Amino acid sequence: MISQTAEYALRAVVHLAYHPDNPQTALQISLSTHVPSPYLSKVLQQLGRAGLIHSQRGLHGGFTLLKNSTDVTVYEVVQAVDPLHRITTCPLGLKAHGTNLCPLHRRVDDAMSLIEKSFRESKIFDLINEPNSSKPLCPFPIEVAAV
Amino acid sequence: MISQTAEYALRAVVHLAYHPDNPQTALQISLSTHVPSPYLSKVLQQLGRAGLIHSQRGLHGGFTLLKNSTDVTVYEVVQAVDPLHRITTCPLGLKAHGTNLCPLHRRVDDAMSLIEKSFRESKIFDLINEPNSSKPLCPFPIEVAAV
DNA sequence: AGAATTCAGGATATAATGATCCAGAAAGGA
DNA sequence: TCCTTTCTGGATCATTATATCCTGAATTCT
Repeated sequence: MISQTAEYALRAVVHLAYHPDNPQTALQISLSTHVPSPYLSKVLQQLGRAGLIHSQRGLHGGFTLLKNSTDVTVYEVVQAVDPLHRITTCPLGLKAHGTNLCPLHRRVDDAMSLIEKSFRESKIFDLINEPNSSKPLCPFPIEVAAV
Repeated sequence: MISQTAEYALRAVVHLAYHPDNPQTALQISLSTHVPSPYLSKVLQQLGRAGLIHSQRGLHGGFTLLKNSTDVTVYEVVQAVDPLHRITTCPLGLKAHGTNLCPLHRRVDDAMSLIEKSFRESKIFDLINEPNSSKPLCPFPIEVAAV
């Protein structure tokens, strides 16, 4: 449904959202998100190039969210690393269909639009502040903060 | 969103739904669906093993749908070749979450459930009989029938 | 029985995704 | 300046998904 890479990116952004004021190193993020750290570095690079996070080298460096978590959506994160490709023309290349999808592709694309809508409406802030539910990434938020 | 294989399987089933009474060879299906025929053969085998289609060797053999297209859903076809894996336990393996997903995975899984619902409600029959729309696979249904 | 048709299954090739490693650049502190 | 920390980018590897090929088995027709 969503790629492994998109899942990793979401975890990383959630982790950064927990620490808006402290740059988090790739290693720290890796430990709390359970994402293999060399691969995570690549994913973080993609998020950086997409303008979602800032990176700082050197001692006390690391990654920080560029926007407040209230202004970052799941959609933006997924789109940054593994964009959802909507169907805009007939995948069979039938000219007679053109931009007017047949019922088969219409329904598949409609399904994608449901996903897109759902992801656009989910803000990272909401994920980490939902009442009466466990916190993403951390059984014990205090521990993550202490890493 | 859905894999190439699932897309191919749907095209093949739609083609078979157009020809409930005439076994269609892999080559015929390949031509009308624009799916590379050696790969299509593998996909058809999967559909056969899943019990959706019947295959017959020899002259005048080919593939036929086992059920009426009114009784086959998009969901069944996708599930046969590339099943949608719902999230049932925390992907990070956090025991504290258990089967009670955190908001992040809850939303991703909710998105999947939307897809699942949409696909369960789409019958192949409806795809090929939707009024006021182009027909799946074929700009000119009569041509496909003539292949 | 023999020839043609058609699917089944295994082996293999190619491409995309996921994952690792390392040398180098940027930054901070002593 | 030198050392440590930390990200960057390139190269490489492993795994999975996609695609092809070929031999053999089942079926039909003559």
